[in-house]
Amino acid sequence: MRNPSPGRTGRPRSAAADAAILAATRDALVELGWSKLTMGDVSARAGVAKTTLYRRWAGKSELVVDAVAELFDSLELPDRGSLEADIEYVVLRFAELLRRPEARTALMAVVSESTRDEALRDRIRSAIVDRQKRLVVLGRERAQARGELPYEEDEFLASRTTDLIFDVIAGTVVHRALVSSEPVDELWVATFTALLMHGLRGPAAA
Amino acid sequence: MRNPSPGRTGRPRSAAADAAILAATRDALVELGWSKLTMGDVSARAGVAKTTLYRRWAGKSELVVDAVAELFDSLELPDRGSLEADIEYVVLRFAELLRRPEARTALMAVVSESTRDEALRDRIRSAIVDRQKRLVVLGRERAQARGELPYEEDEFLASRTTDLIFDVIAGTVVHRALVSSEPVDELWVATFTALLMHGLRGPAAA
DNA sequence: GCTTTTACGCTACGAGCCGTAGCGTAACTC
DNA sequence: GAGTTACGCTACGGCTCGTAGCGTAAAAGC
Repeated sequence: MRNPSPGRTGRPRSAAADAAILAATRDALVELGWSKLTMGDVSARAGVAKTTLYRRWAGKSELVVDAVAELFDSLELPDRGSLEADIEYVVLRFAELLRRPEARTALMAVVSESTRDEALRDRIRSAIVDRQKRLVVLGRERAQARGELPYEEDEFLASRTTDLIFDVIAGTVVHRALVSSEPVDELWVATFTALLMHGLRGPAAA
Repeated sequence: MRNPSPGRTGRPRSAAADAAILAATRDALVELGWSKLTMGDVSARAGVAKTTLYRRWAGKSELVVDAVAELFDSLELPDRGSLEADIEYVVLRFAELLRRPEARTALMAVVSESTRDEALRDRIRSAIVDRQKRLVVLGRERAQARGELPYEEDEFLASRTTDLIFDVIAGTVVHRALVSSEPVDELWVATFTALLMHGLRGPAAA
């Protein structure tokens, strides 16, 4: 989805077409999965010419990243009163998202494609990863305000910690749900959260 | 890779062909990546007819799972003297494996395919996941013998804990390496291991 | 109004891969 | 030897790819 500079002449791109294409992409992911999804199929579902898709997206990967990114944007982190509750909440929400077939099949596929495509890697980072990292930052700030976690002076160290927490939470949940294919239920979440809480507070105690 | 019952009549399958095909598959993954790898290309590289591939593997996914599983089997866990050192060692080794292009591109791709294919899920589980879980079991037993971790009476709880540790380690490292695409260097590993150590010993301290 | 510019829909195309069928030959068991 | 299974090879219809070409639609500037 390239953004043609908005102060331009000529016929503008149809925003309705964008929405229809992304929705059609998600529908196709649900019905066909990543590997059987084709550009032609999506264009037909969206009621749009195939050439229009190629005018906006370089290929399947880019299209799917944008279609799935909209799903992940729905994640929120209301204040549940404690760090523990906040973590449990976001893990359950994330797992819920990963139960949706379009998210399951697409997420790993685009990550796989991105291993050989730096532009795609950047797109995933800006469209999905970095946007979700905000949840970790928010949860951490709240916990620090509550006195549950220590403030970290060094900004560099703080950002490293944020990245670590993000990778631990997102990575563990994805692995549990998609690789081990075991349920992310409340019991598991409680155990995982307990481990994480001890891990985060451990250094403070030392 | 179907195993025709070994006490059978007729011409046996060529073991050399198997090895050549799996090696050719890994070569093709390095050069082409998952999405551009084709069965025809692999058969040509292996010096084998395309039909032979289809006689042994149902498709690309199954073939690649077997080809990559051999890579993961190379992971070992020598006794480094402490739980901490054992964890750091295996994490670094695992990350090293994930730096290989054939592993990077294939692992996520087959997981993605497996979200719509239960047979493939089982194949991944038995060929890769379950086999690597042995490392966690081994490391845990050693740590318990050293007195670093408590023995868990309940067998059911013990297996839950094993699964959790496995998901945390494998998931976090994969996420760091492939999604965040940040280096898994010694500094990061030390920080991650510290978090994990506190997480594992936390409940014991309580 | 008119021109310019860009987006859109449609058709058609060569190229590549898919997965299978058919057939003759090779290798092993009894 | 006979029976059985694996292999190599060729050929095929069917699908998807990504692009080119062309006429039309919708905006901005005059």
